[in-house]
Amino acid sequence: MAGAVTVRDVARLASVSASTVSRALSASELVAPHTRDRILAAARQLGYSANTSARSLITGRTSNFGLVVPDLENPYFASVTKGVQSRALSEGFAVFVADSDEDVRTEIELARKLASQVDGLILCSPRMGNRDLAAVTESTTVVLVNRQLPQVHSITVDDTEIVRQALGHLYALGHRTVAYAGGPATSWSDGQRRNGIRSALSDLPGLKVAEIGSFRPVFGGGMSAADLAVATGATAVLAYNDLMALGILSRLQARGINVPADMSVVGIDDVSAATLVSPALTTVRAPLQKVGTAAVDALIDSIFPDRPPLPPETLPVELIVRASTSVPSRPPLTSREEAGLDERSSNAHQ
Amino acid sequence: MAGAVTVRDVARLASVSASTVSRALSASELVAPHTRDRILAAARQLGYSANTSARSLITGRTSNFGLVVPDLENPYFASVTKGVQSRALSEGFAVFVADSDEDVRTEIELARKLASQVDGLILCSPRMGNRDLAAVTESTTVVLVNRQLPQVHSITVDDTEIVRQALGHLYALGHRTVAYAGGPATSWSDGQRRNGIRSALSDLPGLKVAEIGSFRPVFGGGMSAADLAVATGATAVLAYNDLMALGILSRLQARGINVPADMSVVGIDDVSAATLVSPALTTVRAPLQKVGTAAVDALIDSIFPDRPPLPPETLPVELIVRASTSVPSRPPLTSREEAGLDERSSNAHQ
DNA sequence: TTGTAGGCGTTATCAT
DNA sequence: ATGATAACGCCTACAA
Repeated sequence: MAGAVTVRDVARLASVSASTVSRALSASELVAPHTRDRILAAARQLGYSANTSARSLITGRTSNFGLVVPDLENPYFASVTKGVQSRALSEGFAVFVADSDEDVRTEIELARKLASQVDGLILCSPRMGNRDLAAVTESTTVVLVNRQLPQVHSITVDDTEIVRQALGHLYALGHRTVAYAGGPATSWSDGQRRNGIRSALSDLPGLKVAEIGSFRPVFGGGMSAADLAVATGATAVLAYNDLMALGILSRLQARGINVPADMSVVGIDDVSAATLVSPALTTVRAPLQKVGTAAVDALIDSIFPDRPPLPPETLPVELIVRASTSVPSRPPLTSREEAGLDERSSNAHQ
Repeated sequence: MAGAVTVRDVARLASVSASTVSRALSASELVAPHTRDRILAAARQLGYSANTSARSLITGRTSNFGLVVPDLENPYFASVTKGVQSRALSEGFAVFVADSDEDVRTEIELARKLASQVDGLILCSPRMGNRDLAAVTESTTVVLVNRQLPQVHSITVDDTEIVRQALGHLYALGHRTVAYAGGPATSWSDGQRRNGIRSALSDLPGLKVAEIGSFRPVFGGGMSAADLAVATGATAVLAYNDLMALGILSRLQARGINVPADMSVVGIDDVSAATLVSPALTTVRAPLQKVGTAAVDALIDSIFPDRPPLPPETLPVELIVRASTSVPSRPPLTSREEAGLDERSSNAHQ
């Protein structure tokens, strides 16, 4: 049994009333220093700690946050979670963490369930529709990560810039046909990146980007994407994230396709595994933990409206060049450029 | 604002009393089917959901669990967390997750803070002393992961068997001097593994194990350990976990030491990154998510004493042979066997 | 089967 | 500066 000791016990021991005990523990300057000390001593002696249920019942606040992520085993979300964690704890909040397993139904259910017992909710890369998202927004304060919605505070990385840097790098090396292995179709970030591709194309004359489809944002998804990328005749492939890029690397090696000589590979995020493989993965680094801490800051600012609200935040990114990219030293492995793949003529406007 | 709608609102709409509403939502068979339907309809219409603070104030239960892990970015703990998550949610519990950042003080503080607002606490690889641990155990129901303490339910992997399989594998390949790169000195598992080494030695005549010290259980710790391992003259190294093994692999390659020709490397856990590197890492697989689900099951069983309590559980492990181990085809890189390193003569009893 | 009444532990309001 | 009292929303005897 945890807190069998209540304010009344402390009050009795300190020979004061329950209200005074309560004050001494919160607005401590409203109580005489002498009695305050006596109360604190009594509380410590009895091992008193306030019952959070009773407190939040009357205050209407829980000092808890909720965090919903698609997959804790994805190192991207693990890092964001860690960032959320550390900042929330240092600000006095505990964090419910929920893993939706990339499933929209689960995600909605978790968000709803948590909303009722937190002061605010961080939804990380939510896949649910705008309608469901709006419903959650009605029920509690929400901060979105990797997604934007009018009127809702959000933390995003600069997806346009990610694509610009990745494609710019490959273009500078001499690549002119690049495959894009996309993430989940319901991912807002993926949409942003596809937009980013279109806008980057106008700065990179002669570049062709073949969008080869949507894949699960994990290692296995990358393995599926690899063969399609090869079939487009591309000399390089940009993946939705590092995990997919690692899967692509693995599949290419299994097929005896040399990276980077035959095919360059670029990932996104710079998760720690990116440096473990050989060749090491060229990637665009996103500030993972910082995404989490920024989300907590935004949440706290939304909850306490006295401070001026922060503007939506878009965090900077950084290209990290490693060994998985080089000049396209050999001709494309295939020239099936007319194949029935989803090769949108992305350079139509040139 | 979330739950502005209370039982009384639902009661009014359904033309019944508040208590009937309460009953309809919990012990639904105590209320007439007809009124029950009316109440449920009213509740749904108003979007009612019970205030968890008020409920737990009176019931004394929160339907929340707490989980404390040393490092969420460590894929081992990420997987355990995911397992805890999924099982807890399917049993109707939400989970507070806290990351101690491998720090004992933080860990103690987190455990104490969470203990007051949960029905049970899962402490994963806790580093705190037995005394502090016992204190936490007093304040709430606890299940330990990767540690044992009398009277406290615990889930562990079979550390003795891990070591036996790893050393047995290396021994069979012909290795006779193996370095052990240990984990944190305060880690219970590390202690178990060192015990396991001693017991394994009696089955493996002629084997020598050099314990080269305690390292941080992450990539960087492995890099530090690598040079010490080489200096012992060992032809193989067993690491406390996969992350360290990957760091060792990386450092050996940087030094131009070939794995497995010059040095075999074995990890523990089989985290997903183990297959990404080349050579792929030989490791002893632990059932990561299952550790988490088993911990939740144990917690639930401890909380509801009506069911027969489960015995402490030790989960099985499995050797996974990959490319990072082979026969010791070349002589040791060094023969400084008398060097001042922490080379306990582990085979003293032979 | 349903309603009434009381209390869980805390904080807020009001009075002293 | 401190104390008495009420109220937060719910559950659970007990009464009807």
